[in-house]
Amino acid sequence: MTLNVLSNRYAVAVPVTQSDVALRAGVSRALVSLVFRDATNVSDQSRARVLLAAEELGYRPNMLARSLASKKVRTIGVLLNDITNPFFVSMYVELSDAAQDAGYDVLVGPGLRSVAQERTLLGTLLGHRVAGLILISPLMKASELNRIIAGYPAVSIARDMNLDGADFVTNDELVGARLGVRHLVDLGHERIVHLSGGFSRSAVHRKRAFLRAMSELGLAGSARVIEGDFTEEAGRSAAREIIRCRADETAIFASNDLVAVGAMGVLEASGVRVPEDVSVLGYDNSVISDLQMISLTSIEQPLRDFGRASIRLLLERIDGERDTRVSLEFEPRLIVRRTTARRAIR
Amino acid sequence: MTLNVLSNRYAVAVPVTQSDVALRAGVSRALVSLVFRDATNVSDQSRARVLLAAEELGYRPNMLARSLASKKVRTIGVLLNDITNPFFVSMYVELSDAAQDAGYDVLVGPGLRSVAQERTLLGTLLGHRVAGLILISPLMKASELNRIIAGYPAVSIARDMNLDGADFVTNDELVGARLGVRHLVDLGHERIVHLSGGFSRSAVHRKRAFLRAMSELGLAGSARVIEGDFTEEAGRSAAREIIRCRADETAIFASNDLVAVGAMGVLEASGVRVPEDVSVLGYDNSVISDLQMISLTSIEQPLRDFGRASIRLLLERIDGERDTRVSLEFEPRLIVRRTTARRAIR
DNA sequence: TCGTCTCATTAGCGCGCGCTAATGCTTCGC
DNA sequence: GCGAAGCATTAGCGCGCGCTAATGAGACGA
Repeated sequence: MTLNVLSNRYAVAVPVTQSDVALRAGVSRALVSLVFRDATNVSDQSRARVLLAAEELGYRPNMLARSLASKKVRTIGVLLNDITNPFFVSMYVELSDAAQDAGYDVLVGPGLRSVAQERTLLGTLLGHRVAGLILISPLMKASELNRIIAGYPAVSIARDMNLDGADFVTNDELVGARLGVRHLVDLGHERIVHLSGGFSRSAVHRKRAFLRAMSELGLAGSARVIEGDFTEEAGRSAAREIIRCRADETAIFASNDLVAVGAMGVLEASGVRVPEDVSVLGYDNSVISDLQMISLTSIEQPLRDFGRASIRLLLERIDGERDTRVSLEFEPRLIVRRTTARRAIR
Repeated sequence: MTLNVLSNRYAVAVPVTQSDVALRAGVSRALVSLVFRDATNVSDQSRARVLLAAEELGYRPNMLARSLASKKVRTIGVLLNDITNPFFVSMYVELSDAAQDAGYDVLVGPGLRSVAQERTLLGTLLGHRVAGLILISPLMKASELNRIIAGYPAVSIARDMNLDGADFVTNDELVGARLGVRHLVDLGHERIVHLSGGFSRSAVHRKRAFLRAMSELGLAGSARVIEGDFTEEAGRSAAREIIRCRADETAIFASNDLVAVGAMGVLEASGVRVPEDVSVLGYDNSVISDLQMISLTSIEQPLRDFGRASIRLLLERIDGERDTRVSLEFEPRLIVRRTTARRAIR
């Protein structure tokens, strides 16, 4: 590490208030307030003088004071658990974009899969009196969460819990599973193994959806599940298991892209070709699935829709336009790439 | 899209203030304030009664009012441009983590590589009177940026511009280039092509560092540069170029991992084996380089150090402990994986 | 010239909390 | 029993701005 001292001049920011602007413009403070609130009943002349003075002084309305006085906060709090998951981060990007369009700032509480931390973060967000909360895959028990966010406008994403205070946005797992299973079956596969994401709610839902989609096609008997979690290592481990016991499955339906990629890595290293010997299907359509070297067929979760819809639902509640609790399910899409192919006759 | 109405009960949050707590605890409002500021001179009995009342009412100090009154804001603003770059996002994660440890919240201004948007976001952050600014790879002209952030504590990451008001944190490009070049040369490579990230400052720096590292080893004559940008497509395009003109380079030093992966995809699709026929080296050591299917040798930028150092520098300035401008350069590390190998004799 | 009507402008309170000088209450020593 | 000393508590102003009732200034007709 190298440290260089570049100079020793530091200006200090001078806080400029409405009073300063009023003084310079030769009007009352309240008039400055009116101008910055775009109120009517201000002569063009006065308005111009105020704006000029503000520009000259570098004045910016103090959001803190404004929120305090108006009792309206233009900030949305996002609880993001966990931040190391690229899928959730992409979600956040969309959310932030949508919020910005609606004229709201976003205050993030980025967590690392710890309930205790989640508690702290929620406290911070509520301390800021955010206008509403977006909860991305929260870990906390529903009862506690309900108590904490009681009365706050809130939307929960990717976790369908009993939050009596929150609306809910997710993707339709059953549709996703059907898309994937049907695609594989259309390619001639029958024996399909699901690499489960473990015992979190979303993982369990995805697994159930897979099993149901299989049995809908009369393939309940040839469906198999290997438990794991949502990591690449879980995919690798599952692939080793598959190879070790000479499984006769010809297709893999992974619970997310990372798991799929992990499995592919081990398979190819062991001489099992994808998709010639075995087809692999991911979930999420995350950035890695689109890399040419990976080119993973995947189920796309409509992140953009999630983001837009969440903000919209939240604003409806913030503005009091709706007093019913609502859940939205978006349909995922199949993105076919190069890891799935017709089953080889062997 | 499916919409379900789940219920029609919505509680409304009742804002609880210090006065409410004071009333319930049977004390004055100021005493409640003292308790929540951990002041001395409060009897244990009073403290307990206040805390109990607060708990019962679900009171939380209002950060807005607190910041306004104390003139101290415990929020740091982060200008993040651009948010679609995973490298910058990882940086943000580290920053956010470090800030949290220091007891600060983080307000993000997530940009999409637009100067106009950057202006707006900075305005928002300053409107919130954040205690300090972290600028991740800002696009704006130095002169304008200087004017806007004048007097504000600020740290710039990954852009070594003339910001007289900001400290500066980056990785030592020359060290990184030397690590990469020396690694390849040690493996017997001499003719090395650099896939440049284009004409942004950091890309130009990286290119220059590459050329300098080459000439230090007496290989100036066998160094080549293909211009591009920081995307996967740029890597693909460069690889096509390399194949088309039957280039005799045996190693590729890409300006980042995404570019490297793009190049590898095209090379392998064209029958050029990595690393048997050509070695490929990335930069950043981002998540994708560690995927087993990719396993890209890369130069690791010490993100964690970046994050910690940035926050530390910023706090030093916020707390007025330092009035000199400072720049920090961290040394990157070489992470050897499977895309680089000894040059084949052909 | 005077009163009325209209509209731009202002005075002043409130938002929730930080902070300090002043107040009230104990306790103690002599 | 009295004053001093030590603490716990309170009253009250200020932070920067939103908001409304009240004020002032013109414009107009009679």
